[in-house]
Amino acid sequence: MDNGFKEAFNRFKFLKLTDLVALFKIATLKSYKKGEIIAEPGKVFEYAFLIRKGLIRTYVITPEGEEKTIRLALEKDFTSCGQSMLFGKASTEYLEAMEDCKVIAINIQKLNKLCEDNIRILRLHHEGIKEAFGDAIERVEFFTILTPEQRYQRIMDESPELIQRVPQKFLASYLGVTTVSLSRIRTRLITG
Amino acid sequence: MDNGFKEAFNRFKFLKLTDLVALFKIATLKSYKKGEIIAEPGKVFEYAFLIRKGLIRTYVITPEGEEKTIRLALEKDFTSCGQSMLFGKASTEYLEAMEDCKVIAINIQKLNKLCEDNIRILRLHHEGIKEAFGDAIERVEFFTILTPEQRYQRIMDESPELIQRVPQKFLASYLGVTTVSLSRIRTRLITG
DNA sequence: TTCATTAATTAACATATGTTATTTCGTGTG
DNA sequence: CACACGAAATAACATATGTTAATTAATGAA
Repeated sequence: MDNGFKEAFNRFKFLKLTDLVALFKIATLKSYKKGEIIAEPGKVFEYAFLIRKGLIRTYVITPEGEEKTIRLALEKDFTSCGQSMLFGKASTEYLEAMEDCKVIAINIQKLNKLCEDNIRILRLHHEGIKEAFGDAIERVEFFTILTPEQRYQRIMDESPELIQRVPQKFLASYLGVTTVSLSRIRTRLITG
Repeated sequence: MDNGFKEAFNRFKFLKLTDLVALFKIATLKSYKKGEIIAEPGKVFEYAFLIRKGLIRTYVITPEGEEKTIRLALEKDFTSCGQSMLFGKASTEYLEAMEDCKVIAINIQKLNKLCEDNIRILRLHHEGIKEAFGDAIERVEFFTILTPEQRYQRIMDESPELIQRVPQKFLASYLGVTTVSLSRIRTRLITG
């Protein structure tokens, strides 16, 4: 058992060795090439990912045919399709590897099964959901409180990596603006 | 034991009678008058609310001194301060009763204590968090995908109650616009 | 290296929103 | 019932964004 599997769960101190073994049995290491589509709407997505390397974009396509980036997840983040992860329903979102990726993929159905009679694994699941939920709340405030320009500045301050690693095309809708507007925001911030 | 306490947890079929008793012991019924401030930034908020009657608004005050409505929760919804609920930290948000309210208030610290060795109560907690998380994901998509006008239409279609019960002053920032802009959106939708 | 393709920038114009101020409306209180 | 207060609507203007199109820059494949 390794490949960084153990380190990935190190911070959950309450897990016993037997729990790690149980988790190991329902987990697989998966790799995706840059550009690969990992999940798509209409299908139940079976996995929760813990990203070991790379960057995964969640997006939807609107009725008007526009791609909108909903989430961006990188190393150490959990990610999945919301509806599948939470309620076992068909996804409404796409997942796409923005870089070559390596992830620990945990089968959600099997995880839920384990959670039925293993309170520590349920607690692990619970902690993971709480972290992702916290991010979602912050993101709601991000949209409610900040202007597009302030949003870009916040990303520059708090997740500068994203600006390096994510093409502006995708960052734009992540900030809730068009690519043209993002480009203008950038020149405005540079020139003063 | 009553006052709608039991009905409130009816839908969680996996709970035993002893669990309901344990929950009852850490829960209190609270009432708030319209306009009352229930929680504020800087203080750890101790409760998770299950709303039995009324409407609770979550808001923040920006550095510019503007009030921004982050969430609106009504009957059957869970609500609390995100940071306190999830991580036991000081709140960053205000909670305010928009109407006279009756809630079941569960002490978070005691709930977490119960969750340590009662897997069914942890599961209840887990389900509650998942529901709220699902709402947060939808709300992120709401902002990412829709224009302000489309957002108002979505509220009209999916939560018309909110339009009846929440003054436009508060709805505006909930939609991410000013009161003036919301007023214009309304006349635009009425006249065509 | 060259070429083709996509991404990003810039430009020009239309439009929605923000801002400030004024007016109208509605509510609740005395 | 009248009045005062806050909410909502309206107006006028400034500004940021959206849209479409053209240009430049960057990227990847042959």
